[in-house]
Amino acid sequence: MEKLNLGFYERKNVLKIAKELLGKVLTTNFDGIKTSGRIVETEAYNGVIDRASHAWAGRRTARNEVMYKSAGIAYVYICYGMHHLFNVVTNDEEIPHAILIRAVEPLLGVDTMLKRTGKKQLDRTLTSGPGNVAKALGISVKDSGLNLLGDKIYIADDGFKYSPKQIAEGPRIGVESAGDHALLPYRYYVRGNQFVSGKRN
DNA sequence: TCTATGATCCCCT
DNA sequence: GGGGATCATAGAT
Repeated sequence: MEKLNLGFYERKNVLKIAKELLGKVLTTNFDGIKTSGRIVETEAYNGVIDRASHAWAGRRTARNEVMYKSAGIAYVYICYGMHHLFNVVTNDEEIPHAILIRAVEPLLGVDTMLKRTGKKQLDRTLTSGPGNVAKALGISVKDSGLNLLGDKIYIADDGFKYSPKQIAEGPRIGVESAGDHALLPYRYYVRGNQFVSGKRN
């Protein structure tokens, strides 16, 4: 199990990184309790030219400031007033690229995840959809800005790989108001995986 | 199985 | 004042 290094996140092509994150293991380590899941769905947000991004046209607020920081840190924000969404910041400082982790397949600490989400048993809803991922892994806005090379939140490669055939791409979810940018195939997911959000894989 | 709706907060107009 | 990178639930089909 090898933590992804800074070089992985610093690359310029956010689409490529988003695709490569599929199959990697996202782990959180809060209060000595580890929970982790294999990433099965991501979405890329391509900086100031991406109308669906918070940083579109160079928008800069207290909320999205973290996107402009250097690569390899967490960007967490609250959506619809109640859901915490976890993103990975990529590219150089001042280039606000980010990748939203939309779904993982639970690995370690399922008991803890069930406790955090108030669910009774493991089913696809535990870590399907970005709000559920953050909740199950215990990630919240107070973790925004955390370094992913540290020990609290990190992404690692355990040698597992999806074959190219298993990986699909399509339009992002929930960004219909982004005009023609809503149609860009910036969403990547594992074909047929039950934890992938949306009606059909 | 599908669609409508409420919860509830930050940011832009 | 309105809308969103959402989710769970209720009620209709």
